[in-house]
Amino acid sequence: MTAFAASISPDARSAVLEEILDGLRDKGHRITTARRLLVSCLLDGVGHHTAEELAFEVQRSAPDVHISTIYRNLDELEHLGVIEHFHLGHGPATYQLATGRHGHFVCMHCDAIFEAPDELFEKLGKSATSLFGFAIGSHHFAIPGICAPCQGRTST
Amino acid sequence: MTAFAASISPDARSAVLEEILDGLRDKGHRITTARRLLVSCLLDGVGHHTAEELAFEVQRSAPDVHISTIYRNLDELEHLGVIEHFHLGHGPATYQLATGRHGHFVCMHCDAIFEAPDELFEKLGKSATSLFGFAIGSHHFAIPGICAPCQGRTST
DNA sequence: TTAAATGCAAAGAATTTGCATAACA
DNA sequence: TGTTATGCAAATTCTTTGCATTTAA
Repeated sequence: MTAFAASISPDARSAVLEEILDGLRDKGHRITTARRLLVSCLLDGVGHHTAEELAFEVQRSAPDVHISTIYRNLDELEHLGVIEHFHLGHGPATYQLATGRHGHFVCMHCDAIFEAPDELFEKLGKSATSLFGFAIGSHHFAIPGICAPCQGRTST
Repeated sequence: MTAFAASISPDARSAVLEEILDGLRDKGHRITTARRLLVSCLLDGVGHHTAEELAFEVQRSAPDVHISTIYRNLDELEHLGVIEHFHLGHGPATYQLATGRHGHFVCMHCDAIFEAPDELFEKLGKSATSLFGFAIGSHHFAIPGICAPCQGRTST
């Protein structure tokens, strides 16, 4: 559906923005300043953002927007399927535009993030099904490990 | 190393307990009531336990043991490699005796837990390495999905 | 006897909620 | 005009920390 908006033309970007906002309107939601700014920030910033980072960004344009409003809107956008949140570690959740199903590898040393295409999980999913009848739902939590550069460094 | 202590003979169980306590002593740690009880509870209860559950259990024998003592001891036991903690969902962490490397599948509907042998992750690990040079470290976070019985029930 | 461990209270981080007010539609 | 959404403060949940006191070795 909604694709990455990173490095697309300003026109296309604002088309995507309006498309998302229309979706909200269609479902009876109102387009408020906070809402518009939040979606806009999510479109602009590639990758993962915590609620706090998004609040900071939104507040550059609208200083009074409260973090609780950010959380409420993130919830709503997630219910609508516009965004997704992931847990990349022990800290706060991170949010990003909903793209195709994918997982995350996160370096335990330097926090580098690698997006893992869903196909990598195919075998695992099949095993889960045949062993337990379990159907993997999402890759909501990251898989921790060590990235290549950090493997090189003498481990502390 | 330390194997599952579930349904082993009382003698073997207390041998494992003493072995763990000796390990603590060897590293200069003291054997306190709280410590002994906590390890004992971890040995008795199969599976996953939150700090709160463990505190409750320990407090049946020693009501004054504070949850902060539980957390401190869990930390210490984890550093010593006796136990591990996992995140099975959005709630509190769960602790269990360190056994072989394994992952977890958790049902999003009924919270059923399935222990996933490390071999299931082999292909995924190889892909991570060849794609990103990334080495999967642990299966610290569970993989959410739907268990067989819940797949049967009409989804809400 | 003395360093390590504890209990308690308080702080901390991340997130949620209640409620009166503001502002979309 | 009637909800829906907001701002603010306060509450929640899980975990950590500071500190004076206790206790194992």
